Amino acid sequence: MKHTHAEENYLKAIYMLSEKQESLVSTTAMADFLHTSAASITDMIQKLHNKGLVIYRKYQGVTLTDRGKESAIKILRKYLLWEVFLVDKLKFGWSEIHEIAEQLEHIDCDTLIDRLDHFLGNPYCSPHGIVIPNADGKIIDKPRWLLTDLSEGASGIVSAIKDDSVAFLQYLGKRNIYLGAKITVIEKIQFDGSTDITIDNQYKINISRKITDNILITL
Amino acid sequence: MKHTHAEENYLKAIYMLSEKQESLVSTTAMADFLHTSAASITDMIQKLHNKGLVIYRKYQGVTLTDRGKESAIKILRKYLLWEVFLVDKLKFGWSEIHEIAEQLEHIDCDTLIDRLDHFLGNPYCSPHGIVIPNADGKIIDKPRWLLTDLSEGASGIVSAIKDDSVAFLQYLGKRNIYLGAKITVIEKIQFDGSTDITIDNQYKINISRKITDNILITL
DNA sequence: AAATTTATTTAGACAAATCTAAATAAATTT
DNA sequence: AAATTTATTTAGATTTGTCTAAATAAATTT
Ligand SMILES: [Mn+2]
Ligand SMILES: [Mn+2]
Ligand SMILES: [Mn+2]
Ligand SMILES: [Mn+2]
Repeated sequence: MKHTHAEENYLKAIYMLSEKQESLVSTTAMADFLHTSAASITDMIQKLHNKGLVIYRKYQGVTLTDRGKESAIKILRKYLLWEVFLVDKLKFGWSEIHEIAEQLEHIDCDTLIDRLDHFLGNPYCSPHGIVIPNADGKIIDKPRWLLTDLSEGASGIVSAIKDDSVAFLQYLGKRNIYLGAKITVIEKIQFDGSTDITIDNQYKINISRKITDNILITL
Repeated sequence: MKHTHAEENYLKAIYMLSEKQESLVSTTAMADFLHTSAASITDMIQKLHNKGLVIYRKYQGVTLTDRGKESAIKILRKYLLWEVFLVDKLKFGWSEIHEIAEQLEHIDCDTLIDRLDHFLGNPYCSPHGIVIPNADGKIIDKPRWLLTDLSEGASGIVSAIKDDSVAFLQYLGKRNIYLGAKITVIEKIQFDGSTDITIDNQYKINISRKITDNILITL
């Protein structure tokens, strides 16, 4: 099934708002999220209902059908992978990527996203730490730790960054730390809380507690 | 000035068709190129005329104004850089990229394309050999020759291909001829107009006049 | 030169996505 | 419980981009 840009935005929005709460998604929540009028939301929701993508109960709210959810997850996957691309490859700061990925998510090509996924090293989650659905639409929750909490000898993959600032992203770039990099904890220095690590079993560096507190690791 | 997707497609189309011929671009040529009805073309051309992006003379045809040309070149730059990305980074074949780049060219972000340009190593031309306008919209033309016109002993770099049919691209792939390959003319055969060449000082092959007529060389 | 064919424009319609203003339902306050 | 406020829907309008069918202009053939 192919959707228009607007339909895709609505489907993804419903999905994301549904994740945050149990109940049906309200018209105003949608209007707020998408910066459109409540009237427009009602309009589109009714269209999506007629297409079997959502279940809509007047004055109650909306929820995704299985088909709608499947579509929403595909769009979210595209959105998140493009975010990884923008941060990891083009060195954008966090604040700038949302608007661009919001456009890129609509690019329609069967093979493009899977190639992008591979090119990016099959990242586990977006720069914001949101888990990226796999090509089958499955969302696999791996446990995650702060790099701070890894013990000596342990290793894992950099999967998200908690700090937004350009300064931090630049620091990471300079130290060859990127999403998908393999980090091994060599030694934890008691005195100042810093950690000796290797990146991709190659570069050995020491990073401070402030750094390890802002890096999320999966196995 | 910001344009809609459709406007951008029209502007780029007029630019590309204008490059191939001296005279005004006709309605049918546009309709053919964009796979839309002649009536739709006339409609949109009139809108673009009212916005000062094209000069349109009824029944005669259309040409870009300076403002229109500036916009068209920006879109073309985006289109070509995304093509490089798709081939160079995501390993798409030349035949698959057109449709995707046709979508990606509409992504709107001031900094995105310049970062992409840098990420790709500031390529001189697209996979099809079309020169990529720089960030200022300047198109710097290096001199190029048909491979046919190189004399014996001369060598140069494959920088463009005049025929982008799948058949020709497949032929080139099979013979290890690619953009950036170094070709040296070993001998020009008078009898049938064919040429003996080496590719990257490695493979020695004979190619026909029809082939050399479709390969452009820079030094 | 007239007839015919081809190219182009105009007219009228339509779908998609949005808006504002008015109507109505639901929730909250008094 | 009634009044008021808030949320939601409906009605009507607008913009964008497209189409088909009919009208007209330009080019070509007879
Ligand atoms: Mn985001
Ligand atoms: Mn979007
Ligand atoms: Mn192309
Ligand atoms: Mn396009």
